[in-house]
Parts: sequence; C-alpha cells; structure tokens
Amino acid sequence: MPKQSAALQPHRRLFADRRRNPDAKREAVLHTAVRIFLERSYARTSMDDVATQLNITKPALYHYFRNKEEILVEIYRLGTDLIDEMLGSIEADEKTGLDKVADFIAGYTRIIAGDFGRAVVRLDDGELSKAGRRLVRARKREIDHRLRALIDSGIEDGSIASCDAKIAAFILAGAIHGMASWYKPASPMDLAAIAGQYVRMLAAGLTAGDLPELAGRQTIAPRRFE
Amino acid sequence: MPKQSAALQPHRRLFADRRRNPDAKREAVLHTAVRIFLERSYARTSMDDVATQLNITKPALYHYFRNKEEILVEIYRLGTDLIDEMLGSIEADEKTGLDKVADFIAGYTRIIAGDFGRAVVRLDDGELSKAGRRLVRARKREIDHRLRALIDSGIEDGSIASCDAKIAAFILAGAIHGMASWYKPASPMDLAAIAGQYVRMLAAGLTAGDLPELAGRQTIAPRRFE
Amino acid sequence: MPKQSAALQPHRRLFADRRRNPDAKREAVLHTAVRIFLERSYARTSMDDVATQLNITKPALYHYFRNKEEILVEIYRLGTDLIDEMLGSIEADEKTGLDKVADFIAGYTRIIAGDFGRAVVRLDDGELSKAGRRLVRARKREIDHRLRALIDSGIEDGSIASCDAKIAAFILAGAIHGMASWYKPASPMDLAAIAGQYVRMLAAGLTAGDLPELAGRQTIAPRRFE
Amino acid sequence: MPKQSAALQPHRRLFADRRRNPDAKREAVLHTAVRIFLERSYARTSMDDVATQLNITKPALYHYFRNKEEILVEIYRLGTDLIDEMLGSIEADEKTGLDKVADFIAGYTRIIAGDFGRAVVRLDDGELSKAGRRLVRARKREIDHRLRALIDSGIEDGSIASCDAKIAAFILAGAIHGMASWYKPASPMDLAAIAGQYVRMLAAGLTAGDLPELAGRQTIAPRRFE
DNA sequence: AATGAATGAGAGTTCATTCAT
DNA sequence: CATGAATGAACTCTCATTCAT
Repeated sequence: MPKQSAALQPHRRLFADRRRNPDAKREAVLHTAVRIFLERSYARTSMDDVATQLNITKPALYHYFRNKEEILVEIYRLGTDLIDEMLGSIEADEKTGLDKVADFIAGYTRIIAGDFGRAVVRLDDGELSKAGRRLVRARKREIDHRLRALIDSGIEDGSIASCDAKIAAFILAGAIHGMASWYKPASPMDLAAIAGQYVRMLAAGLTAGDLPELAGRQTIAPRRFE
Repeated sequence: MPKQSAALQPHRRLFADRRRNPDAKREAVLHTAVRIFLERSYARTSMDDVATQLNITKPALYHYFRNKEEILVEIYRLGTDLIDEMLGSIEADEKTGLDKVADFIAGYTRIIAGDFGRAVVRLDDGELSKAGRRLVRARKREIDHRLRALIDSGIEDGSIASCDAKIAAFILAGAIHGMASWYKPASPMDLAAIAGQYVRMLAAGLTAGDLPELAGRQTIAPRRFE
Repeated sequence: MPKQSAALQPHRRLFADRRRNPDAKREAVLHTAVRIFLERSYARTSMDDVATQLNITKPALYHYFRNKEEILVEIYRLGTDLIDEMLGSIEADEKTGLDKVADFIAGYTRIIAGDFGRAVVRLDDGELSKAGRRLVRARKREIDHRLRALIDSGIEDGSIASCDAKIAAFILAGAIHGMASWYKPASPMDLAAIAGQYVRMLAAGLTAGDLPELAGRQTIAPRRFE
Repeated sequence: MPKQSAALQPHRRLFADRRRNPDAKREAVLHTAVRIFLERSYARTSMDDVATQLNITKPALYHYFRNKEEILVEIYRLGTDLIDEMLGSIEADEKTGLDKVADFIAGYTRIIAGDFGRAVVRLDDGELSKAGRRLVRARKREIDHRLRALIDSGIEDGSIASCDAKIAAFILAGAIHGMASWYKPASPMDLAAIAGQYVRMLAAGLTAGDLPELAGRQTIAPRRFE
C-alpha cells in the first residue's frame, strides 16, 4: 500500500461530494494514479491501490475509465500534450535554431520535473496493449522528430555546428530524461539552477563545431569494454 | 511467448547434454534471460518464458538459480562489473580529467550497446526485494560517484570548465543511458560513429565555460510549461 | 477432495447470496475449514479444497482471509477462547482446588469433543509462521499455567496430594488431549459417561497421596526398554 | 535446512566409507530421518533435507528406501517393535494386573522419551498411503488392545477397580503420549522422577474404586462449554 | 553404487475485471 | 451511480521421483 502523502488528500475530498463535476473526478483519478505509478510503477500498482488512495471502491474507478490501460494512456496523453504545446510555442518563435533548442531544453526540463512529464519518460509503455503502445509511441516519435527539426534548423542557420541531428536529439532528450530518475520535487536543488546547467552544457555541445583537443586523438575504443 | 530469434539457439543446444558444463549452463540462462528481460521487461517475463526459450522446464531453472530475483541480480552484477572494470582502467591512466571523461563516454557507450550494459540501465530495480535493491543501487551509486570524481579532477586540472559535477554527471550518464532505449545491435548505424558524436558533443559541453550568446539571455522559463 | 458430508451443506447455501451475511460467511469458512483440517490436516488441505467444499472459488476465500495461515490462526483463537472462558468461570468459583480441577477435566473434555477444541490440540502449529506460532503457543502456555495454578491451589488447601503440579498438569492435559485422536462426535459412547470416567480416574490420581501397594516396590525401570 | 546438531554427526561418517555394511547405512538413514521428522515434521522435511544431513545425495537415499513413505513406515516399525517387546515381557510376568499396568506405564514412559517411541506418537500417520496407514494403525490398535487386556486382567484379579478398560487405556496412553510434546532429552528433569510421578498418579487412578468426595456431586457439565 | 540434472504435478497468492444489488 | 463479492487466469516456487551417466 502506498503511503498517503498529504499532497494526495485534495483528490480524496473530491469524491466525497456526490454531485461534483464528473470530469473533475476523472482528472482527480489521473492525478492520483500518476503519482502512484511513478512511485511504484504501473505494473506494481493495482487498481485497488488507486481506488484506496482515492477513498473509493474499485468498480467506481471503472466508471471513469474502461480499464487500467486507459488510465495509463490518458496520463501519457496529458504528458505529451504539455510537450506538444511547448514545442508549438517554440516553433512559432522567430529565433535561431540554437536559441530554440535552448528554449526546448529549458522547457523540457521543467516539464519533466512535473508528474505527467515524468510519467511520459518513466512509465513503461511496454505494459500497454498493441493499440495503446502504437498510439503512445507515435506521439513520442513525433516529439523526437520535432526536436530533430529544431536542431536541423540550427544547423541550417549556422547557429549549431554540423552534426547528426538524430543523435544530437537523442543526446539532448536522454540527458533530460535522466532527470526523471533522480529529480525529486522536494529536492533542495533549485529547478532553475538545474535547468540552467542543462541548457549551458547541452547548448555548448551543439555550438562547438570541432574540439581541437579531442578531434585529433584516437578517443574511441582504445580498449574494448564489452 | 517471446519469439525465438536465431541468436538464442546456441544456448538451447547446451542443455541437451545432461552432464556437461554446469557453469556454461548457468551462463546460458543469464544470456537468454537478459535478452528476454530487455525485450519484454523482467516483470512480464515468466520463468516459463525463460525455460521454454532454453528448451528446458521451469523447475530446471531452479537448479541454477534460487529464484527469479537471483537471475536479475546476477545480470545486474555482470553489467556493473563491466562498468567497474572500465572505470578502473580509466582511473589508472595518466590523463587530464577531460580526457578521462571522454574515454568514459566512449567506453560507456559501448557497454550500453551490449546486453548486460543495457540491462543495468533499462531493467527496473524496483522489482527487486529490499536486499537486492540495496545491493544494486549501491553499485549504481558508486559508479555515479566515480564519474563525478572524474569530472571533478577535470575541473581541478583546468581541462573542464567549472560546473556542478553532480549535475554534469547526470547529464552525461543520462544522455548515454538514453541509448539503451533506441540502440539496436542490428542497427545500421555504426557504433563507433555514434560513440564519436557522443564524445564530441558531451565533451564540448564540459569544456565551454560560458557561452556568450546564451549567458546574457533570460533563457530559463520565459514561459511556463507545466 | 474431501467427501462432502451432509453436515457441511448448510454452509454451501450461505454463499449463494451475493450480499448477505459477510460475518456469517467468514464463520462458515472457519467451520468448514476446521472440519477438513481435522480430517486431512492443515498441510494436506489446499485452499481449493476448502473453497470447493463451500461451493466457491479459491480467490473468493481471500476475501475473507488474508491467507491460509489466517484461517488456521483464527481457528486456534476460537478454540482457545473456549478454554479461556471455561477457565475463567472455574477460577471464579468458590471451591476446593480438587473440585476446580475436576470441573476443568469435565469442561475440557467437552471442549475437546468439539471441532474447535479438537483443532487446538490436533492441528500442528509448526505449520504456522514464526509470528503465528508465537501467538498460538503463548495462548497454549497460558492455559497450561492456569491449570497448574488450579492444581497448586488444591495442594495448598489440602484437597490434592502434594506433587509436582507441572507434571500433574501434563498428565491431565495429555490424557484429555488424547481424546482428540479417537473421539468421534458420532460415537455411540456417551460423552457424559466418558467425561465421568476421566474425572473419576484423573481426580483419584490427584488425591491419593501415596499408594501403599505401589510405594514399597521398585516400580521404575526394572528392565530397560529403549 | 535443519541445523546439524552434533549428535547427528556419527551417521554422516558412516557414509564416508564406501564398503560399509549396507544395513548399517539403512539404519543410519532412519536415525537421522527420525530426528529431522520429529523436529520439522515428516511433511515439512524434504528428501533433500535428509540427504543433506547425511552428507549424501538424494538418489542415494532411494538406494536404501523405495520412497519417502518407506522411511516413515520403517520408523514406525522400529518404534512399535520397542513397545511390542516391552508388552511381551510384561505379559510374561506373574504379577497382578495393576503391577503389570504400572510396569507398562514406567516402560512406556521411557520408550516415549526415545526418538523412535516419540515418533510413533508424534508423527502424523495421515501422511501415509492407504496401505501404509492401514499397516501402522493396525499395530497401534494392537498395542491399545494389549493395554486394555492388561487393565482387564487387573479388574479381574481385583487389583484394579472396575471401570471401562477402553477409556482407562486411552487415559493412560494419552497421558504418556503427551510427554512426546514436551519432553526434551536434554531436559534437566530426571526421567526416572517423571516416570515415577506418572506411575503413581495414573496407577492411583486405577485403584480408587470410587471417590466419595466426587461421586456425590453433579460434576459433569453444570455449565456448557462448547 | 552413486550422482547431477531434470521433471510433472501442484500449492498459495495476486489481480484486472465483472456481476448482482 | 456505486458497491461488496466473486472469478479466471497467471505466476513463483517446491518436491518426490526418475533418468543418464
């Protein structure tokens, strides 16, 4: 049984009143579920766990969601919506590619710091059915492609050094996704400071066309580690 | 049931002989298990799945491993051993901190491209018992600390720009861990090329003390995405 | 599968109604379980056996009991409760120690003739977990100590001949526990008659300070049987 | 795994030598098995447990015994042989019935204090197959009948008060069987002293024809405890 | 004579999901 | 609308027993 953090209480109250907005209840389920899923993983969380946390019964859950998967898919949708929205707003800007990417890093960092953003990155979409998985992966792929496009635009306008945009995107995304594993909202570390270092370090990697000190050497695999 | 890729066949033959190679069989179990775990996740893989893949029965598995968790722990051990070994060899070198970090990036990339390395990063240690989890997390933490030490040594010898080594380590590790999600051994992309770009881009991020173009701006959170 | 004695039928009907009598159902499980446990032993009785007997499915049992052990512990509790209650009522009486012990013998005999009493004596508490075993054994020990106290009070008031109360208690309890192995409720023998002889014979053993005919002889171990 | 008490070591040594007496080995298995069975129960003891304790492999056990049940049956046989032998020797004596019963009590007490005697009483013959159970129960029944005969002879010669020999036998046997549950060989209590009190108290119960103090009262079931 | 390896059968337990109320 | 109750399917693990060597 997951411990009931004080932060979850508001959602429990929602269900006390019978005639509340059903959409609000649905949302309450999602907010509670995403927290537990993040804490214990989707697979190790039973519908009973979610229901208990919300102070309702299991079949009540099935009133709002057809099945467990639908909850997870909805969480993914909310999370990816945040990212889509951010991307849309960045794409609309009149900036250099590098600046756009920098904005993406900053924005993505903040999204990942939130529950739904973290869920997109941390929850295992392998738990989904074929249909659900296709849907979720399509959205993830789309995000990846839009990030690549941002990088490509930077290469074109010269603000970013020539490189394989696909791998660059993986590096950027991967670095930020890592946050989902260690960042705790209650962390003493200031989110802005973290995001700052992410932007600085990753953006620098994009601008540096070539690194004389490194380029000359035989860096790769002087020994084998496999 | 997982599909039987041709690559798994050799292990199946091992078990035909009743007597020979008990150690080889244990290893064969690990090689088969890690593949299936990576494909379907540890939780969604049943002991029957592993046994079937090896052409033996479920209880036979319990000859070689006390329980399912022991298989997972052993996989983690093999994976982290690879990383430890690499770190040890890098630490013994007489190089600048930056060069050491560059070597780490290259080596880590290659390890993550292998099954056991990928397993360390991708398999969910939340499935482990308390004892197992403590063990595995201790090893992961140790790796993280050794990477930070590498970065710190670079800051001290001036080869790396001053920064928060903790976050820098997260960025490096995160970027490489990301590979575990998309890299496929059969991928047409050349591993050396990938590793090369990882080294170039991430190392560049470490050397660039400040980026005039970015430093002056209000990069962080001009809008809110949460 | 245990044979379905007619006596078990009533409990089967209880579970036909979906909603009613949740407490009654829990009790019905206990009554059915104790019978099967006594017939086949706890270990050789599967949850499926119990469920089948009640005309429900195995998981339904888990609605009423957390696990198999909880059923056993509950049976022990009900059984020892009967004994505790009897002891309490005897202790409250104003009688000689001998009379109290005689009442105990009579009462204990009747309790052991019942299912839950027999269960306390016959079911193997070695099947329990450490925690469960500690609990059950503590209750058994307490009963033993209260019986010893009864005997000691008889020795003090002179109604019982001086002896080692500990061993006397073992003899009394052992003799009665033996009943659990041979007494069948459907037995033609009258329970009152049985209890009568138990009281007469065991109480006589307590009053007879010394037996001239036996005291003079070398009764013990004239030969060795080991 | 059962702890290896020092006392078990001798049997382990037996198997070190290859050409020892096979009968001696068979016996060694029985001596080891009975101890473990008494400690953990027959059902909770695996063939591996027995083999490990003897420092041999499981199939080696199957060399000496056809199956697990045969070990148990053999243990029962050895135990009941002890009792049969004692009964034979007592029956051959020229004594009053009471004296014979007193000798039985003393002798039985000592047998129950030993491993094989304790096994007859404590091990659950319900674990046996139908055939084995029939065999073992027949022997137990025979012992019971011979004890009844002893009592009956005492009633006839006037040394024992008139009573239901069947129940008297149950009381005697039950009281002594109880020992199997609490008597520990290492116990500080002197076995002779224990046997002495058993004889005194139980024999007294047999001689006392009627107890005026108890006979007059309504001892039985003034209250109901069921 | 003795072993390491393997197996078939079965146990307890969990859980997403669905009735019947 | 909401609930207590129930289920089927699955999974991990155990063990007496038997091959093949």
